[in-house]
Amino acid sequence: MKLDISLVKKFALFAEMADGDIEAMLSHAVSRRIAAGDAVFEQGAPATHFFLLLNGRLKVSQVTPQGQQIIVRMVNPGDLFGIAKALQRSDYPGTALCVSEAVALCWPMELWSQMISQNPQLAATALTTIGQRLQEAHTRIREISTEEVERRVAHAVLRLSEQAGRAEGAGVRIDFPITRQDIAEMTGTTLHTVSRILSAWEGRGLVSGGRQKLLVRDVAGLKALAENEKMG
Amino acid sequence: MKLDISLVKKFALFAEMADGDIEAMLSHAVSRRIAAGDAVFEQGAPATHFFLLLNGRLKVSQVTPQGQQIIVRMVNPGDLFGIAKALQRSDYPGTALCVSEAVALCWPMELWSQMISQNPQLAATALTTIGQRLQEAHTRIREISTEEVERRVAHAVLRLSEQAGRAEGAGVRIDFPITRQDIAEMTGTTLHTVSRILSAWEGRGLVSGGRQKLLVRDVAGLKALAENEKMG
DNA sequence: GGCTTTCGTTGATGAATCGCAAATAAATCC
DNA sequence: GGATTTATTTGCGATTCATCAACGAAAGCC
Repeated sequence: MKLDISLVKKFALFAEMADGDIEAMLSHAVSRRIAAGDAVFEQGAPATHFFLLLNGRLKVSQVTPQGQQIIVRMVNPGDLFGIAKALQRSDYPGTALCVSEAVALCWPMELWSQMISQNPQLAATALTTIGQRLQEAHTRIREISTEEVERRVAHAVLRLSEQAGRAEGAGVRIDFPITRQDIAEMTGTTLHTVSRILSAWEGRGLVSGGRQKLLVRDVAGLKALAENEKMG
Repeated sequence: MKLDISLVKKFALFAEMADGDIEAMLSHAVSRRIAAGDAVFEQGAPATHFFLLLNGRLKVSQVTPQGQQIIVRMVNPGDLFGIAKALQRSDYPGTALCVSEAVALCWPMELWSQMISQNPQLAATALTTIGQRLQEAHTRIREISTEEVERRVAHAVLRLSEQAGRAEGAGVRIDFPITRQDIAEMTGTTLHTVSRILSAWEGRGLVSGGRQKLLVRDVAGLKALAENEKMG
């Protein structure tokens, strides 16, 4: 793929950057196509590159020493990922798996420090990126610690519909294949419980499901369920 | 208190910094003494300052819309805190409460951007600080999602003993007043459950308790409990 | 020193949700 | 198109843990 400034300027990282700086960054980048199901990098592997997702979706997961898996986050177009250096790590802390056909820009990790110091905008973006992830992580901790499963699932589904939703009829379709197991790993529960909850919601007309599919039919209803202490 | 380079150089933030830069930073700083029980800042208040803890301990907590409280983290000497600007926030996301007599350096938040851009070492420290917090947050998410309560409490207590432990006899004393409720808010459970768990541990000689006191008597035993899938 | 407040312990009960098992259904592979 | 794999649904029993309740003990306050 040809790397073109006009093509990438819509992404937050580049939006505020001077054209010269963008060109400098792009000149070191390689674009890479990733097929659904492929891993961009694996947990524990030496961190050789950092990335910017141009389109498609990835999920970043970790496996615990006991072999259980959790989904750390979804990566959406425009997101930096694999920036292990910013966390002062030499290996990737998680595995990045492509869930829908993606294209990413790749830079060798050696360039990270250099680019950071030469490019204040990149440094600022990296800092805010990580800052936002930290806040999301705290939100998640708060939810897992204090809310019961149904509300956690509601929050997770709403978040998905905001970050990766496409309008469909009166509702919002989650724009990539997602399993009950995925949702379970995002909310700290089991696929069985997620399945039961979604079934119940489907009965109430809040969502409609399908294999690896999810359509939120009643966003307001789900929000009420997520926010309100107890529904009447 | 007189601000002196030799006094602060032991802290990670200043360790790698040139003397001139340290002086420049200190020249804008005010040191502040905080009594146990006082709040340095409160959740939702406009973020007017950022801080470096010189000594003492703080706990940062958040209250949920439903009024439940969680402890986001403990602040130890040498830690930056209240750096809302780095998270692109104009208010403090949590409340910082002093648990043992503390001294902190304070800078007006307006200086943040300026100091960051003039001082690459501060930028780097801020980035790694937040990066480490992010990793801790992910660890916590993993634990709450996949582990049962007793092991989460074990991990939390071990972490406390590492970060704020003082050798005492064969064991490690947590060096500040801590309640069962605090531990519950760090692990996403209730004070009742924590109390039961600590009582059981005390019976097995792993810890010994007391009002707002905690002594880990058998670090290795606790570690085994925290790590192993199931004990024999 | 007595009173009040905060903190801790422990038992009993029940609800949330996990784990297991078995059946169904959709997609994929030759 | 049948066989296989991967997802999903659902019932039921087991278990963990929160909740309610009551009491005991330590620390702070006049």
